[in-house]
Amino acid sequence: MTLKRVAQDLNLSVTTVSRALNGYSDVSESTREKVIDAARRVGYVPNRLAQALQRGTAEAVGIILPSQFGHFEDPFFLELLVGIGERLHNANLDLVVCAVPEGPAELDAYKRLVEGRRADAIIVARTRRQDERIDYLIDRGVPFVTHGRAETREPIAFIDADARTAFRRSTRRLIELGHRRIALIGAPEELFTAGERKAGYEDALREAGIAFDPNLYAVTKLNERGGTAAAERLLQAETRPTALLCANDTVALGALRIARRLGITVPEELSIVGFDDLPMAAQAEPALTTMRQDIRRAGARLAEMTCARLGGTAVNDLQELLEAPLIERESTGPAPGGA
Amino acid sequence: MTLKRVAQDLNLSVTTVSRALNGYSDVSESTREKVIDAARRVGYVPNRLAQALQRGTAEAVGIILPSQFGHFEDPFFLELLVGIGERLHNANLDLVVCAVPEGPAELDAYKRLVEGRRADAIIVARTRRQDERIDYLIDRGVPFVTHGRAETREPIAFIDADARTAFRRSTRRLIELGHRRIALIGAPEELFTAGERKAGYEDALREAGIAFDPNLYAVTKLNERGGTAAAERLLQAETRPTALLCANDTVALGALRIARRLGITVPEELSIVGFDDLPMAAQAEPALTTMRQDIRRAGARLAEMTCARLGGTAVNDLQELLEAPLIERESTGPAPGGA
DNA sequence: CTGTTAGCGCGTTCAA
DNA sequence: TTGAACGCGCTAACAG
Repeated sequence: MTLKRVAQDLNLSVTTVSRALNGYSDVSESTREKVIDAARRVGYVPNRLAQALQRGTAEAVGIILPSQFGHFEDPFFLELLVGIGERLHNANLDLVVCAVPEGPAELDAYKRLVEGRRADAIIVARTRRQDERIDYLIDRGVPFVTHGRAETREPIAFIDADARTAFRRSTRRLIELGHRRIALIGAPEELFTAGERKAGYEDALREAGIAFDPNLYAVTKLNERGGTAAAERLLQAETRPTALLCANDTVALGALRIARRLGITVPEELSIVGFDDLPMAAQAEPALTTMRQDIRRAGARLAEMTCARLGGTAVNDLQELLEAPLIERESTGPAPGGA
Repeated sequence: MTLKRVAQDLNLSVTTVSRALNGYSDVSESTREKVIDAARRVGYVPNRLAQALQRGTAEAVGIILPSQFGHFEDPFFLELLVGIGERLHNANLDLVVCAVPEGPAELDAYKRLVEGRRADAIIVARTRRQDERIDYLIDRGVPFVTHGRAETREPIAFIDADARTAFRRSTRRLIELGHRRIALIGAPEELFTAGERKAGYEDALREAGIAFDPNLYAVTKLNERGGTAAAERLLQAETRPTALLCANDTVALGALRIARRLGITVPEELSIVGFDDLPMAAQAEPALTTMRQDIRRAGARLAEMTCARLGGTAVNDLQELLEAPLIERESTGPAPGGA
């Protein structure tokens, strides 16, 4: 059903019908009523494509999902997506999702989205320190908001967990519990957040006068298999750490499993801390101590910020750092022995 | 950059440029080369909205994500989404995702997508036996493919796991292991798959001459908290079951936790079986016996089937039932005692 | 108050 | 082989 046909049925011009429906004031009340009534009766719904073409906007926001071959995706993303989607839906904006394998195809997907005018704005997730996707968006002048920060030549709109503070706090807490040999299993260093987490960890060490030990630092991909290898190496060293700080819960749970396999009891002989507070963290045995992110809420804010950006709000007013409080459960405890 | 401007630069008509770019035969090779060259140089990319409007299609597929307030979404969905998205991307179709709270708003989201002509086809996930979303799509004559079957008045295009066979096989296996008191924690009965799973379970019981015992049947929501309550009730009954068949892995892991809390050892005193084979199934302690679904592959097929449907393939040729093989790990074993 | 005209960017007749 | 003209469905300037 189109505007034209509604107009024909009513013996009115398309223009009048359009204006009646869009609440213009220069339409007589009686016509307006007739139009609205007829539109409802025949179930008229405007064609968004036509509207979009006319307005010169896509009425949609794009997001790219980088997929890893052979790996389950981090449930994190789904929560973020749901948070974003719900809010965008309320703002009457569509969410266009592209799933592409991690790698060079990724940037192409951004280009397709932007240059084909399928999206008015882009949401970028899992930012890297040097992020060509962001460079591209800046160059093109496309509004965008990121989940996570990056090293950029001009300020950008972002929302991010304050991982540095969170890791500093967690490390300090472990030190309080008597730990001195605290290892960090970090994220791949190209991710901005990896640096933040490491910095927070180092901050706390420094404050306590403990030297950073490269043997207590490992890096891993953020998937289900990632954590185990790193943890295994760290735990089989001559003098193994008494505590393990992990890049996220998935990695932490992998570490937990390895510890069990090696016959190392948690938390008696080893404390483990995760990040994200996924549901499975609380359900693990022992329940995982972790730093909490409210992912769905972050998604919702991301959507709101995107709308604000589209509405012209300056990027400097769209920068949010979210607390990630430490949730102490059963996987952490006093350092073993008199260590 | 528009077609018009490319044409102006070249002193050609819009028509010629359009045809050169779209591979029409009635364009001289020299002009075609010039056009293609110029287009690439200025980075011309067709405006998809305009294309879509002209063609009368949206060049997009829609999917609705029903979200549960206060609950983490099932990671299942993300895998499905990635599978769908990757394949659709290759077919140059957009994926429009709507996240709406489970409930009445859901159908509205479908209407918005369809009636606003934002999607040419729809993918429906988590089908219900009587599914108003499907009724609506049939009424409107919109092409769609479902993940999961439903009771519909005419055949539909679907892909589904053969849960009946899978549950029958698993139950039979437990019987082989000597179990007689096998409980089922099923999905909410409005879901089509719930009936399939129960039927498979009953098939196997019947074949073994074991009567169905309503006290060994419970139903639960498919989220992280769901399984625990049902499992708790079943395991605290006077004569408790020796085996637990669960609607999915999330529920099974909840049951595993409850068993541990109640001091019931797995698999010595209780066998537990899940469904899906999420990564955390293999990582559980003991590792969970489960029925495997290749979710990402299912998503990819779903996308292919959607394209086929758009291409005019009949629904009867687009119905696939996927095997869900039993993966035996550590959570199942012989029935305890001489039971 | 209403209708006519124009144009968003593209593909597709139909003539030349 | 090329271009002019039209229409997809909608909104907006301009007349009347």
